[in-house]
Amino acid sequence: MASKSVLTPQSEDFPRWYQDVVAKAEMADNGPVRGTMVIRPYGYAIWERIQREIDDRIKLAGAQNAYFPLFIPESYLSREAEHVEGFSPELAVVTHAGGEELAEPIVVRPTSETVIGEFMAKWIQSYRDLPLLLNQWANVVRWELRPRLFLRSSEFLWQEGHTAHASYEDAQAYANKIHLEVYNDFLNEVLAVPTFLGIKPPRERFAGAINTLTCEGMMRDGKALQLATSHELGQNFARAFEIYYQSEEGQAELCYTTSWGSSTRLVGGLIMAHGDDQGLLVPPRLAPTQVVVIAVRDEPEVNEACERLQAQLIAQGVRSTLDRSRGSFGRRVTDWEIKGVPLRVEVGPRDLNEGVVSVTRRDNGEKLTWPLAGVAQEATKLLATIQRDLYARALEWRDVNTLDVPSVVEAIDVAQTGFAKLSWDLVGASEEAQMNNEAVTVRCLQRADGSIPESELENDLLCIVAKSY
RNA sequence: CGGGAAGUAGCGCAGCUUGGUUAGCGCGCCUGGUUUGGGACCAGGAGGCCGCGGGUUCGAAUCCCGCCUUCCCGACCA
Repeated sequence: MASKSVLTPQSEDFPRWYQDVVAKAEMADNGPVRGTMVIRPYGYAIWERIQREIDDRIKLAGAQNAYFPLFIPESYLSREAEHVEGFSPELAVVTHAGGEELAEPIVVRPTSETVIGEFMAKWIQSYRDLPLLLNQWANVVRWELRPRLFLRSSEFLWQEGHTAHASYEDAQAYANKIHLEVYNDFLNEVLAVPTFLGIKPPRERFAGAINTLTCEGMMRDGKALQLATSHELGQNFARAFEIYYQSEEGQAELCYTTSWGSSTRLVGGLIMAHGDDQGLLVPPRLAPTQVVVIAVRDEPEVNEACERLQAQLIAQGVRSTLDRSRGSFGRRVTDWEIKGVPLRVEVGPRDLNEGVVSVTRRDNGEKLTWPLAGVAQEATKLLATIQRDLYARALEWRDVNTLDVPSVVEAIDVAQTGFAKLSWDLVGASEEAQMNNEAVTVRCLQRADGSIPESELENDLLCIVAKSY
């Protein structure tokens, strides 16, 4: 029964474990160019589920999808000083095309504030055109010095929202809405990852933003992962791209813009937030396959029973895969465990004689026996339970590994294995440098009650510091 | 981009120090058979520009130089 583990244990070498999971669960491969990534069907199926859930929420928040070009004139980037300064080190620039050197180099988009700003300026005439709420699903390129599959690749897939508003308050409220109703809701309810919500300290802000909201998650090794961010851009980009509108009073007014994004990094977050030594562990609400039905024997009665069962599951709205492959039973089981499918239903002659199926939970290994007739209903119920349990387990892990500390020195110590929470007043420029020397960074700022401050200048703020991906 | 390690079959590795016949092993893969309720077994088989380029040499997986890629630790970042 105790089979030799097919993955490097987390406790032995976490980064190695991560790579093993990515490879053995058939999620992704490295591309031929450094830092590029081939997303394999199973990894892409998970990404499609993420897309679907986030896209639904974005649309509920009122934004519409559009598509802007991959190529951006280099001159656009330079129009916003901080923006170009922040992004120029990681730009890929096209200098030749059509067999000739280009008059103006073309940048491969690292993000689309600039092109979209240009078109917002064109499309917005009156206050009646506001707010303008856009989103696009696209690939972007940021030349990375230290790539890692899903977490940091030179090309990655993401969603970037861009909005324009008539007032500062409107823009701020919308960035906040996306932060809570799109990202945090998705992360908590679907990805089953508890988050710390807060604002970034000035040095961690998006290049060109006046404020950045972040969702920070804790991975199984105690490191932090920034899962999604929403930026208030103030009037910085509106000024650079002349995004004006005519007010009710007939005055020309500058817009306030926001942008917000989440990427294929979420797949990396999924792996590291829930995975164990047996492999990936996908929360039921996210899982492309929620239930795998395994035909224990390749016999007509078994196959027919499996097909009927799967039809019932699908009719019940359960995403289900039927595994009728040959080969040893143990091997098939292990393969599905590595892929993290939440529930495994085994159907064999012995079960059929008794009119039951054998069920195993991926998250805790618990084995159950269900009457064949009630599988679809039971599965639906149990999937909901697993979803809750995964969140609870992640929340407990996070809370146990998040400690209040009274000093920067202790914060650095705690951040070796988890998160440290301390007074933001204790962190001046030299203290932040001291932490950064130890690879510890300020992940976010919060109020004492955990709520989100409007600015880093509020009194009595706390900061959460950690090592991060 | 700096410091370290490494690239030999799909994956994991040995061989390299001390250059010398047909470059090995485990897993996986293919064929046939026996199996099948937790990574099965037997027999047979396929699969290698030994990362790429150059050099030394009668002869290079092995020695030298350059480059590329991967991993770890930093700086940069979703």
